[in-house]
Amino acid sequence: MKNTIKVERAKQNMTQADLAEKAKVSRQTINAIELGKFTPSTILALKMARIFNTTVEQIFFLEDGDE
Amino acid sequence: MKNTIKVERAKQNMTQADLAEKAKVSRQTINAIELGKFTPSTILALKMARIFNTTVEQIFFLEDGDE
DNA sequence: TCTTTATGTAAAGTATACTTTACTTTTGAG
DNA sequence: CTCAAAAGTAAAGTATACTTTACATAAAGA
Repeated sequence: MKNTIKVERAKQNMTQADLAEKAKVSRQTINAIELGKFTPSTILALKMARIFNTTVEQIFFLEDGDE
Repeated sequence: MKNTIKVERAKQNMTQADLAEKAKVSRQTINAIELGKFTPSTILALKMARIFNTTVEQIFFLEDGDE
């Protein structure tokens, strides 16, 4: 799965730490998700979408390899 | 988190087993998610949205308790 | 250069998503 | 009522999301 978290953060001028705080997860969790190291829960995806004033589908994209 | 999976399945006249097969997870996984026993991954949420021709936000809803 | 801020990374531990097998209960058609 | 399909449940195991602590690196400004 791909994501546009970095871009959305840039739009809002927000650091990984800022986003982590707003979403109530650790900064490392945001970093890992942003780098595609793992897939967030749907709760976290929904929270990010809400924080960025957008939708889950505009942040996260299925790829061919996604089982 | 709440969800409307049962309703979406009904619209498409689809059993839990049907949905499980399309999403490539077990039937028990669908059952547990539908009953709110756990939160799916974002990949699974995106797949369900795609299967139901709708969006993640129309299937899954954050609640007050959601950390 | 020195310092600060943001990002990346790593390892160990905990919580939880998901699987498999198998059984029970509910529901609806006939 | 009966039978079959659908849904619910449970337990044990595996995979992975997420935390905490800690350190490394890069960029930018004083």
